[in-house]
Amino acid sequence: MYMNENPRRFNQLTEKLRQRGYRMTPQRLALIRLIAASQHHPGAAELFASVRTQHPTMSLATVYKTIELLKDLNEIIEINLQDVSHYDGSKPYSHPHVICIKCRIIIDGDMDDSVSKLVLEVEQNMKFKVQKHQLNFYGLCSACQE
Amino acid sequence: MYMNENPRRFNQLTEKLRQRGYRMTPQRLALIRLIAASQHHPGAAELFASVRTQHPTMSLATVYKTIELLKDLNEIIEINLQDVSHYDGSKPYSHPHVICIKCRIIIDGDMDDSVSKLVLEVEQNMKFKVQKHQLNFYGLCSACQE
DNA sequence: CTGGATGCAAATGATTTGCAGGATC
DNA sequence: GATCCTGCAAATCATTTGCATCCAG
Repeated sequence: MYMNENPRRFNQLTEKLRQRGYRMTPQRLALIRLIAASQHHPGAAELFASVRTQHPTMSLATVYKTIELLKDLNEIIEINLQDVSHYDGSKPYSHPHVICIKCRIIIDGDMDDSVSKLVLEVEQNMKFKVQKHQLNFYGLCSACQE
Repeated sequence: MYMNENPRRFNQLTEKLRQRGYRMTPQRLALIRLIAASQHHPGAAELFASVRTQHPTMSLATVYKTIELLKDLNEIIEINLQDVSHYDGSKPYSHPHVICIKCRIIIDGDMDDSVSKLVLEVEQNMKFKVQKHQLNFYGLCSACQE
């Protein structure tokens, strides 16, 4: 799994957990380090496999439980695809994702202005209070178009 | 399940199936009638329960198989929520949905211009070819805001 | 008739849960 | 030492699949 260490994000996360009294186990730390470093929206199985290389006792259940915890703390967002979920712990707020149907890569979309406008339009046109959104665009990434 | 008959859409669907040589069984007809009439994005279980009142032998597997068929023919779109899928057979092309987290209602969003702009932006900014999209807004509908 | 459709039952697969033992604070 | 955490195994649950039977064309 490609990643760059991201100590800033890692510290943010561990600090928040510590403040709230959660225990910092080695498994949890490893998972958080991974989540802080991942730019490519891993799924639970991938996180599990990756942590497992360092912590052979790691279980998938623990991965899910930690993800659940981070979701509750609003520090990770879930990207629901048809079959599995992927997670984004780098930008833990609603933002669009662009998903290649061929190579399956998931790229962050950064069209903040247009998205804000769209959200505003939903709220005004439909008298709806938007709390979060999930905007997924499916198609072919530049590399897969040839 | 609330619905209005929608003979136009019903005929479109049956006609297309007939042309392609699919057989028109009573179960299939009942399901298609229901899908053509539903404005509220039913799930498979709901479609099953509803058809079953008329066709007691109807099975959930058949519901799924028919949905699969209609998806392949691009006559129904799937709305993937975390747990279950809902289906929209009235507007079988990508369009936004607005989902109340309290009463669970799913309403069609009609912000075609803004959506088109957003799609264009994705394609240009990210050299991505968008084939379809799933735009879900979660929050409180007007009724549930009080 | 004959191939496609149905429907039961079993399989799948991601995610969740219960609980006993283990580790953190 | 008390409580939270881990990890195994089992449960859940939507969806899919295999297959024998059925029926629309």
